[in-house]
Amino acid sequence: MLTGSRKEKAAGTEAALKQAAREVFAERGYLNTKITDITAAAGRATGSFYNHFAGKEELLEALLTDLLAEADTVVLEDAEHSADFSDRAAIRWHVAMFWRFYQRHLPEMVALKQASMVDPVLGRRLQQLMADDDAHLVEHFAHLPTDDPTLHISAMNALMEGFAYQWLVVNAAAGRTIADDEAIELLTDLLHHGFAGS
Amino acid sequence: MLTGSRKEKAAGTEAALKQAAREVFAERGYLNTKITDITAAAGRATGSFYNHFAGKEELLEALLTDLLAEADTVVLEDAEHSADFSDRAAIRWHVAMFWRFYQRHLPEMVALKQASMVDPVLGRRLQQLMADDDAHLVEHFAHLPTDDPTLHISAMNALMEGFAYQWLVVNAAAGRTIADDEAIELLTDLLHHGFAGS
DNA sequence: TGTACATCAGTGAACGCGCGTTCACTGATGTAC
DNA sequence: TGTACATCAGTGAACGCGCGTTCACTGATGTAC
Repeated sequence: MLTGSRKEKAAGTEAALKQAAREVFAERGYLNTKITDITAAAGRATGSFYNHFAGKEELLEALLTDLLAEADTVVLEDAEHSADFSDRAAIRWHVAMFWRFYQRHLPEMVALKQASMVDPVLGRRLQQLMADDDAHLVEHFAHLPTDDPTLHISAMNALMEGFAYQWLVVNAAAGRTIADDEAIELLTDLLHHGFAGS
Repeated sequence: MLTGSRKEKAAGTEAALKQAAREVFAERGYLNTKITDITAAAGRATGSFYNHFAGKEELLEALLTDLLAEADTVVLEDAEHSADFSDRAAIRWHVAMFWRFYQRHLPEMVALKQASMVDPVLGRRLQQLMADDDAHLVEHFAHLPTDDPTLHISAMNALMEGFAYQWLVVNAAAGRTIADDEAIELLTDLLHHGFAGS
């Protein structure tokens, strides 16, 4: 081929580094991961890393970009859901979406959580991204007796994220698992009745 | 005085280091804190630190010990509360206890969270401590229609901890605050109705 | 009570390890003519 | 098509910074007699 062979090689290495990073992030966490851990897992030399990323954080940003792109497409193609949170099915749909997304992107979720605890700048950027998402949720509370939906959204996020982290990361690492349906049903019940009665 | 002057001086320095650590942990987090940050905040020389602690983690363990001691006394002296979680007041009491404890020990809470994300050994120890606490909560669910209280306890912890972290740490750092009563009422309502309807 | 010595808390400069980052080099791919 | 040169992805040893940790020293407190 005329052009592409070199670019393809570079793209392949970059993809390998990202995939290796996901694996090693999942294994020992973002903060405990050294550059050489990533390159070793990717089967490349140390110096190769810097042909593609300025540092570990820039690689994380690249993973975040991929994440957001996927999140957008997922939400769009699966958008036929009720927007009324007094409807149990509407809540369940959101919970299930979150749960499966968290599962699918466990390495990124853990990495972003760790990174944002240490880097205030990244932390604020993520907060901003979440705030945009939350804005879409406000209308879901139109049929519910609440004066400030943002507080409920904040509680909903805290519950889902904390529960997912506890079971998919902490407990899973100790061999304690939970069935997906059980988790989704529990969270749905809690939020459905909790919101309705407030 | 005969003896004590030297011991008192040492005890004073140790206390100063612990207090300085709390301040600087709250300010920039546990993982971002260097030993010299702590000694500088305490107004001592660098080397003095190692007269009292083998390292940053051992200092954190000392703070944890203090924390657990206080937690025990608080629970004991304030123990006249209903153990029935179908009673709204019983839930509110637990939520309020947690909320205020988290506020009072913000530096330790943040430090322990950060440290346990990076150090699996400490993480498991904390899980064990929490499990002991959770055992006391199981009986609270006797009057509620639930087959597995531990799941509900896990969800309750995820919600309270996540919500407290979001508002008392993340949002507070950005100048967004929440009134204590508002937080406690919201969490109580959510759990009260959420548990009752499950 | 006084003197000589021992012990200890505190000091801060210096050391050294770990790891992020660089850079001269290699071999392969692309380009010019 | 062939040759000479340019460009680029990849390599890994070496460099150097940051920070945890040490250690010889000081001055003060405790002990022995």
